[in-house]
Amino acid sequence: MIFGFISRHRLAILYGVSLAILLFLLKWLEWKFIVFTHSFELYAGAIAILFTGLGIWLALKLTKPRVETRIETRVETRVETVIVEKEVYINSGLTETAEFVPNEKELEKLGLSKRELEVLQLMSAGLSNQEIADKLFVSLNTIKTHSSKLFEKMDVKRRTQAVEMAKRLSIIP
Amino acid sequence: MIFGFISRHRLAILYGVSLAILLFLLKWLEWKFIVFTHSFELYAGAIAILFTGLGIWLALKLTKPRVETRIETRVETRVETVIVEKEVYINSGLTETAEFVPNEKELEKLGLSKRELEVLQLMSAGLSNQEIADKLFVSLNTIKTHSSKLFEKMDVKRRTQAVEMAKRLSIIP
DNA sequence: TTCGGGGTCATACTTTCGGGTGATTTTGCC
DNA sequence: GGCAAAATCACCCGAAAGTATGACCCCGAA
Repeated sequence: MIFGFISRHRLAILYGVSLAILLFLLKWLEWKFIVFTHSFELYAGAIAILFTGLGIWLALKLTKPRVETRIETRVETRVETVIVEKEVYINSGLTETAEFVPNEKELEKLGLSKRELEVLQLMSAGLSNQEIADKLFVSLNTIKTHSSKLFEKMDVKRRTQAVEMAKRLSIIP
Repeated sequence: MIFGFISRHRLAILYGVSLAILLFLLKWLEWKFIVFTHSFELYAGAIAILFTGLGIWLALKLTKPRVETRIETRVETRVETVIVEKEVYINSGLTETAEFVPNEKELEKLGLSKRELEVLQLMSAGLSNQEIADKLFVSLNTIKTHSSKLFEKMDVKRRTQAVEMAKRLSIIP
């Protein structure tokens, strides 16, 4: 527990200690430089350099565990922060565990037609418009029309955005 | 040419200008506070705060596009336990709680460089080449070069395929 | 029967993507 | 210091993607 606390608040503690040391150093510097009553520049410069370094260090420390902050659009859900201890499989390539269940609610909200959804699925598989057209036995222009309407409904500009959104909304595996 | 120079050294110029402004501010502060001959603390405090902020800003500016995803720990066992702090959504139909861990084995196999991986990540977010270029502070042509090499290494033809493969191989979330 | 949505297809146009090539600079490493 | 890889940037060109508009067909609901 105590170790966990220290581990979790290591940063804050470290920062506090560092700050204390710095303040002590400053006091000492002040005393040292007080004899030259007007040597502001040196003193100020030292402080400036010190604290610039501190700032850089602090920022780096704070941003190192950069965990992609996801913007969640689900508003009706409650959110709370917990600590989970979880097993992570390091060397297994395929981690597919659960069979995919499309999110009907989000799908309905978008109002995509059957054909548009088909196109979206093939898009997410990395197929080109021509390949999708061939697979669905329609013309390239038809696919373009579908994709345009698709983008309009999903409020995106590119197929990559559409795929990203679809995956995020669990419309597509 | 001149524009290119400015574009390329934008950060340095920005930093230089900011530093100049700050120095000017300091001079003014010094003049302001010189009347109280012994108010070191206030002056030093101001400088400290200012430069801490500067340091943080600088570090963030410099490291913003760098999304470090490489995990160095090479383990022989197939399972390792990690402690992660994450947000869990209550009441949501889908209870996916898996924290993403990049598959560094596959990643290594592909031999992607750091920059290429960054481009791949931004691609998967649905960004266009131009947007990626803006975000990484480089030119559009550079992104094109990166993406080309990326496609070559991943043996794909299109960005959508690259994204699809990357997600399948758990290289990106 | 009219009306609207979905599906199909076309033309014309602009933008983006990707391949190919060549170049310079930066960086890590021996 | 020199080397190799990485990163940067540029130019050209063709292909693919995306936009805009209009047209036709089919079918079910009003």
